Amino acid sequence: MTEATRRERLRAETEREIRQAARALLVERGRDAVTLRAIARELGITAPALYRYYDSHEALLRQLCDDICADMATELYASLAADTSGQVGCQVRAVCRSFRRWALAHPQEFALVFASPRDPLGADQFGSVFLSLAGRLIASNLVANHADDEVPEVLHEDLVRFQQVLMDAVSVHGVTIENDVLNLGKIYHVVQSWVRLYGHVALEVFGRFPFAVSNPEPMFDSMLDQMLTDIGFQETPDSSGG
Amino acid sequence: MTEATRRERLRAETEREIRQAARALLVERGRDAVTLRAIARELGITAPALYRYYDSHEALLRQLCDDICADMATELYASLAADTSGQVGCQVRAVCRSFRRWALAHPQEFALVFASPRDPLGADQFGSVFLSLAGRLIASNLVANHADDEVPEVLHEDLVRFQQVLMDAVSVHGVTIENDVLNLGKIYHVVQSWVRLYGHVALEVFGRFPFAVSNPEPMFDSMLDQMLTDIGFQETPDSSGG
DNA sequence: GAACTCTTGTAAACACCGTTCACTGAAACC
DNA sequence: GGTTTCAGTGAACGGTGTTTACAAGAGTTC
Repeated sequence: MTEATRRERLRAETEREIRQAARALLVERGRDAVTLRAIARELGITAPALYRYYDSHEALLRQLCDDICADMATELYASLAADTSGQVGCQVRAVCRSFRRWALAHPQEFALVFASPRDPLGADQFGSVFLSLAGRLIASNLVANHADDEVPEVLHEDLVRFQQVLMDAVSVHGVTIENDVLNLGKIYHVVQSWVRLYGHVALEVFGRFPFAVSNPEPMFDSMLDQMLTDIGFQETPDSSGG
Repeated sequence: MTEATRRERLRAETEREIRQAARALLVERGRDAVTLRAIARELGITAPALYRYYDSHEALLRQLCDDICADMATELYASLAADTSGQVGCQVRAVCRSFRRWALAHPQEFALVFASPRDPLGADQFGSVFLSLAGRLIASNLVANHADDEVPEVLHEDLVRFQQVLMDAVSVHGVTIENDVLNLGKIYHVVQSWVRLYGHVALEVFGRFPFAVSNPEPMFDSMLDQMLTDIGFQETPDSSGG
């Protein structure tokens, strides 16, 4: 079973500790505190030893981003699994609320992953839960049919590309969608929903609303309701008839 | 006229050069390059001399934020002044487009000011142009009357506070608004517009759309149209009948 | 104009940072 | 047992923010 040699086991363990220490430093003392020397100090080794595991400080930060994305995805999936209603609308609400809660609880991680002018993000981890959920939402046929010609033609090319991304994301979970169900109008509304979800969460995390918000949660819920309404979602939010 | 003594003039000049050097470093080489020693090197002085002007590196960064906000506000006001249509709808579009253009042209500045988990921003500079424009938009009576009871009651307290902020922002420009014109429904929609504007711009600057967008500009314009429609704006976008 | 204070700069030092390099010693392999 | 592989060390280099003691010019007072 344990094909791993002693040395390999130790190496894996050390790498785990490095990631853990880096994460703790980010959470507790901010991005600038994630320092090779601080990590090494935490492990009781010297800084150059870390170069046996990562090419550079930057590479380590990239790994940290991936870890954060993976953890966030796990949390979002958990909140999805915890929803027993079977109603897509409830699932969408659950995941969006979970995203907001995660971002507020992990502002440093959120800033690093979602608000850095860096490389376009190893999105493999990040998007999958959103994408598959968005795909399922659309496939559920509970979304109103938005005519394609509502969407400006210049956007078609990009939206078709996103359509493919969505279909790939869903097909990973064994579901296939007919092309005509996933029309451009719906896809456009999914993008607009992401704009609003991200916008609200980022503004709240960074405190950039134009006034002091004492009750952000109901404001978020209200935005969520409006979002689902605008997307043409036809499920009754509170009834259990499904 | 020049009450300033020679020493005061020199000091002011040096401070100007410090800010200028800091700004150039941020733009050309990123946040982490804005270093006391690098700034000093640029001015041909030594790093400790900067402590005669700023208490710390962090204080200098704060000043930098303020400068950025002021410059951005200048640019937004310029684009507002450049609009000769006299139509509020065109002005809103002009300012929103200007905000997007500025953010894309100054990603480092945008990240520093709008996407840092820091203190709540010396918003004096930042918001004023948005706020006064939002106030005027509402006061123009071109926005549909949204009934107050559309807005969940838990939000009323916060929105009333924002109402006051808006009225203050507009009154600085010598305009006063009757209380009933600036109703909570409208105010709520202004907040939602900021969510969408900020969301789109930040996603574009940080490259966090869930797919590669080759044509972001028409997507932004489309979002802007939708935003103005949702806010109940009743001015025809292209006619000049006013 | 001399004596004085205030201000703006300096150089040296401290502790920290990322990174490189020559090295050691133990694990793994043949 | 001899050899190779490799995680770790210590010293070093140039960079950072910050503090300290000190110099020298600007402005002020007599």
